[in-house]
Amino acid sequence: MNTLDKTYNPALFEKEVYQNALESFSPTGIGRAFVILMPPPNVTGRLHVGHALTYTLQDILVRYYRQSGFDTLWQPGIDHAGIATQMVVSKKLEADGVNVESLSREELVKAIWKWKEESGGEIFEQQKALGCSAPWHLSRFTMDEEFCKAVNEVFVTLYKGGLIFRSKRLVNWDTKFKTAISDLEIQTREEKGTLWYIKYKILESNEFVTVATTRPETMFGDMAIAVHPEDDRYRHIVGKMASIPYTDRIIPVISDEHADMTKGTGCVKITPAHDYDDFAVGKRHGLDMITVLDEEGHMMPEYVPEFLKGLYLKKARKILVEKFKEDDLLVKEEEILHFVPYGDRSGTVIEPRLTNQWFLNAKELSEDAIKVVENGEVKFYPEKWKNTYFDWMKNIEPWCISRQIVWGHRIPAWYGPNGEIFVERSEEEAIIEAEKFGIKKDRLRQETDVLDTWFSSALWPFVTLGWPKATKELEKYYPTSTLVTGFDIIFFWVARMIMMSLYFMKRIPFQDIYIHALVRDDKGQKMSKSKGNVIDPLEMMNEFGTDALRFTLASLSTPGRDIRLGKEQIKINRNFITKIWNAARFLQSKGIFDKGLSKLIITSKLGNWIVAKLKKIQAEINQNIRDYRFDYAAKNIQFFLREEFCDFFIEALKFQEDEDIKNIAGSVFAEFLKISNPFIPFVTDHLSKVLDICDVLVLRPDMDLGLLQISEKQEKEVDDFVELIHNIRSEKHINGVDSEKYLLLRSRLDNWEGELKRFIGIVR
RNA sequence: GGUCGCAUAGCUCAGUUGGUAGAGCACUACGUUCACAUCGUAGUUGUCACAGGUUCGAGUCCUGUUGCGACCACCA
Repeated sequence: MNTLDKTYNPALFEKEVYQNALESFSPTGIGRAFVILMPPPNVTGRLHVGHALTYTLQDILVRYYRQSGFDTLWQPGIDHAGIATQMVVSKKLEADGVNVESLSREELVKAIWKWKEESGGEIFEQQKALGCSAPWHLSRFTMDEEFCKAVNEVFVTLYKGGLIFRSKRLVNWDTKFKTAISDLEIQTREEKGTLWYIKYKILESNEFVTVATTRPETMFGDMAIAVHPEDDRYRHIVGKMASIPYTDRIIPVISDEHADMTKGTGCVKITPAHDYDDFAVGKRHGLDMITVLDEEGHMMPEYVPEFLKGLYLKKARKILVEKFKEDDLLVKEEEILHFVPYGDRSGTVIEPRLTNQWFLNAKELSEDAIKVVENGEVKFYPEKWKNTYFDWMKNIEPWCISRQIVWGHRIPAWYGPNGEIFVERSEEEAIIEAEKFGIKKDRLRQETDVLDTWFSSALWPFVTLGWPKATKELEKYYPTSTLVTGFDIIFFWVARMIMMSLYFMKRIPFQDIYIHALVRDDKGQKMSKSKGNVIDPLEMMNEFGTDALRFTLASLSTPGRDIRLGKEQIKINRNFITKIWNAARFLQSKGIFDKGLSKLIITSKLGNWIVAKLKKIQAEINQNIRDYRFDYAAKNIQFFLREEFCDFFIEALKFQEDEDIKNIAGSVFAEFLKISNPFIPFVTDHLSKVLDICDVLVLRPDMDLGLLQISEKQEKEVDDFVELIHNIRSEKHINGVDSEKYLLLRSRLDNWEGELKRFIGIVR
């Protein structure tokens, strides 16, 4: 046993504590399982405060259950993060002077792998610094070989089961990354825009029909003008033809309920290839579709007048509007507020675009996924999130799972020369299938699209455990116990894991879903680089110690409420940890740990009291952790140590230094270290090692004290004594030592017999 | 437009089945007594957003209003 340093300096021991504990993070294979899937961070990720929160809460659960004798698996890993990673690496390559556009697919993929091997997964080290007690040797990467095989297996199974299909549809098109993205990857922002009222000439008449649009450049893809069937203003032109300005194309005026008499002029242009509603109208009326924007958002030549060809859509829009003005085709311009979709990664306006894509029929998968939440097999904490889940699930649309990028799982589909499609687990199998149709292997071309990153993430609960092989890990650790994550990925990830898991495993992937808060700054603002209000968890860990950050995050985790995190709060909690440190120093200075702790015997009211309080707080903390009330549990820890252990018990101890009470002090403190270890693992582990008192990682918290008999009567006596002392102090403060009441209260101390009376000194 | 949430001390927030409003920070006073001034002791601070209703009793349950936030939603 070494003497504790006078000051608490976490930097001196955190690394060592973590290294020494590493081995204990592996599942033991013995006992009931407790399993958490660590939400895999992006391979490009760097620890931000949101990560710090989610990993802290998970680590608390994992450490708690491990300590309680469960066979604990916290499954770590990282995600290949398709678009994000391709973007990061491409930028880096460009910065190094490489022309990414000129690289072949194979070259770019190779470059990204190289980057991944050299600099990917930096976040692992940061997770370790945070104290995450995960078995890192079991880490999975969504693009590792076995994972890729599993993804193919899933894709092929779903395709052959009729749940995946290829179709030419309108999708959300990102003109910056030149790929389709899913509905979820869009952020709509409200902004100012202009509504232009444009005249179309009606043929064989002198009339014009005016339509309003915010996107005039798409007019060259117009296939009709629609008016409401009951709109008397326009009844007479239904069935006539209108001409699209600057082109020789003419389009019919049709009658359709989609046209809203109260909006715009009541006439609406129908552009099926560039608008979701118009697409539906087009289908109803058997209209053709004409695409006028290319993959980068430039005007395509075929149907567009000469003066706009090849222009980027925004420029084309500007020139076109000028032209309208010149030619008196613009009736009016109106400033409006409207919602515009942006790509959440690219930040560019998303255009609906008609392309061939792969879709997953999520509707069919959603039915069971809804059921398991309805019947309580899968529970949300806080419960309100299940409404969010149902809302989305019950209105789910086909999921566009193909992406036109190179970094990801390439879709295992091969095309024959006449558009035949072979979806197989491998190229070899595709060749065999193709040959049955007389197609030679050199005529086969593999699909170039890759899968949406979330497609593979959705498989995380079972593929990490070895699926499709029937492994003993799957047997033991599936389904997992609790999923801890933020509300922002309920749709992206949680819902899809439930759907995929139910389909492939026939069982739920996890029982509980704990949805934690969003971390904001101390003024309630969302943290963002541009606002400069970002709190870097690594900096906080350096400045105040990792335990202080963890304890702060846990104690602020009130369910259903966002967290406002300021440096000040972390400092306050650092002070609390310093308090623990100093309590340890005091006990050590009393020689309490010198000969090790011996079996507990309660021989005094004071000893009975502190053990009773410890047992109570322990039971509360257990319950609170099981209820995911990390905030309560943190407050329990703080209350016990400060109010009960330090402020009364230790003070009283100073007046009753017999061996029994000293032994109780040591044992109670040791238990306290165990109980609080999941929250503040570094300082508790370090203290237990230096003082050589217990193994906080292994021993179950209640092992020593569980059987001790407590006298409630004696506990109450001490409670009364504590209260009396409080009253005496208060009276002394208000009315002074000469007041009658003070003297009266003071005289009551005489009623206390024996040992308690000896604490009289603490009244002073 | 739809859905969900939030409003309690100067600030940040607890308040689990209705039963005399709590904590931390801040502030005030005192205190360096054998762990700790990164501390201790004591103290001050409330129309529980507003208006109704249910009840013996409402911060808590119900209805409505206001303010704020989040998510979802066909860009005429």
